[in-house]
Amino acid sequence: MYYESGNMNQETKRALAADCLERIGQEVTLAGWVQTVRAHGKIAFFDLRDRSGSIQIVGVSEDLAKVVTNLNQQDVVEVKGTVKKRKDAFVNPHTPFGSIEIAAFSLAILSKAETMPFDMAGKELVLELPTLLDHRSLSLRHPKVSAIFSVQASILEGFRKMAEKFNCTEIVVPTIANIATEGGAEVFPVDYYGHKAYLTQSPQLYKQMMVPIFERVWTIAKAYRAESSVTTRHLAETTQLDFEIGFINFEGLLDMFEEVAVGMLKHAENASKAILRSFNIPPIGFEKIPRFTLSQAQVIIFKAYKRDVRSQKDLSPQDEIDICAWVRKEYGSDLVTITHFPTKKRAFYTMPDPKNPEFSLSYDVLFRGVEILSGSQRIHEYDKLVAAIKTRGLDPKAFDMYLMAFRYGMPPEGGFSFGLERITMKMLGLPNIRQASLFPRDMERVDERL
RNA sequence: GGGCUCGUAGUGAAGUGGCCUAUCACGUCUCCCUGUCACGGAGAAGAUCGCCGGUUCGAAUCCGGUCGAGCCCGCCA
Repeated sequence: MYYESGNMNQETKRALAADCLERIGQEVTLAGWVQTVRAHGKIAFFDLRDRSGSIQIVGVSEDLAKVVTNLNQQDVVEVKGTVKKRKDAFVNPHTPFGSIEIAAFSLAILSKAETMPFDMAGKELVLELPTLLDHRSLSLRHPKVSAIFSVQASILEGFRKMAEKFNCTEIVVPTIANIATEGGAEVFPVDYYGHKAYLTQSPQLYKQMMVPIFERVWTIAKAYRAESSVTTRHLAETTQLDFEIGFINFEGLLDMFEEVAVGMLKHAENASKAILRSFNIPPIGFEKIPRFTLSQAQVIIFKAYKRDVRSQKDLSPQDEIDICAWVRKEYGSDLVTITHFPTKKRAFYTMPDPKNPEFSLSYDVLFRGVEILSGSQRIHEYDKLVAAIKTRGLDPKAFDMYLMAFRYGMPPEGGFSFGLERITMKMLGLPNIRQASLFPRDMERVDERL
């Protein structure tokens, strides 16, 4: 009864809620979780949730109605019954399988659930963030919560499709390294067999080393930042979607990542239409993505919002919100590319602009007010790279294996990296990035409050 | 690291010196209900108002401390 394929006959095969639309009049065996019970004495209904959705089960005999009435939310049950088309007056147009229901003739409890610590029945799961996260294994059972991760899966799928389109090879990189830092960020130290090691801040150095081997690589990697930072858009552990491309220049990179971003988001949006509608999210604006240098963006903010940020070395959170709102209004795009950040503000491997080395061939993509991608043309010449490392007060000896790749023939190259949780958050209009991570790690949380 | 705000039944909220013996909704329990779909109806249980101390005739409410939480700024390959 637990097999959905193979040589079993129809009666013993488990059907999913979504299968039933095409099996009207047939007997089926369903299995899943009790979502809500609506009992009326001699007739009782409940919604059964499986991975395809929820479907109404009706128990009409007095015995069955009694069994249904006594079900708890989240009990795991197996139902045998007949798929019935509902009479017109009983159709529920607000749910995907609302035109049918299962008239049960037997019901078995496979696993009993204790009383839930909160109410699962509503259309929304109304919980404070700490409650939501402290009960993650339960709160995720709510369709509105699990939907977030369906969308996340579709983003990942879209990203992989674009990696395939650009002929990139997937690589897997370590998250423990001997290099303490590649930029200004705080790192997590690890006691590594008595030696000091660190959790990586990005797959950056490893993916660059792979360019002379595969030319084009991609990876989905965990990145760790130990910043003393508590905001709605920062996590201590994030998921990065990375490309690194050989034989490419700055303009080529700009074209490529914009195509990847649009392709990925379009795929995710198409795959998640119903969910985005239930979150009241308007379609993503995909007009041609405008490109501005940091300085240009700062002038726009000054002119449009009367805030003078022209001497700043980066965009503040408010700047990001403002420039995105302006671009949306003027260009109809939810995405905007910002280039040429100060060289000093970027990691050592970022190539300075030959025309003005104070600024770099770097870029961020902002999506609905938040940075979701960052990248750059890299320094591919060994001597310049060593000099850049020294300028940052770092020791080239610690980068020996990395530098080796550059000493023995590194083509011009560059790459970029998306933040998965941030994309998820902005696609769904979530107020806090923690909602976009299954098990978020932040300053106070490793599954439970510390 | 700095600032602002908030801790009240299992959950989410109201109450901000006396009307509080603390209100509401959902959930839970008992009973009724053959068409509900966030079902409905009748009833019940469940809170020493985060903790410690103070002010006051009187504190959920004001003050101090403490613990916890949320948000903003800074920091942030």
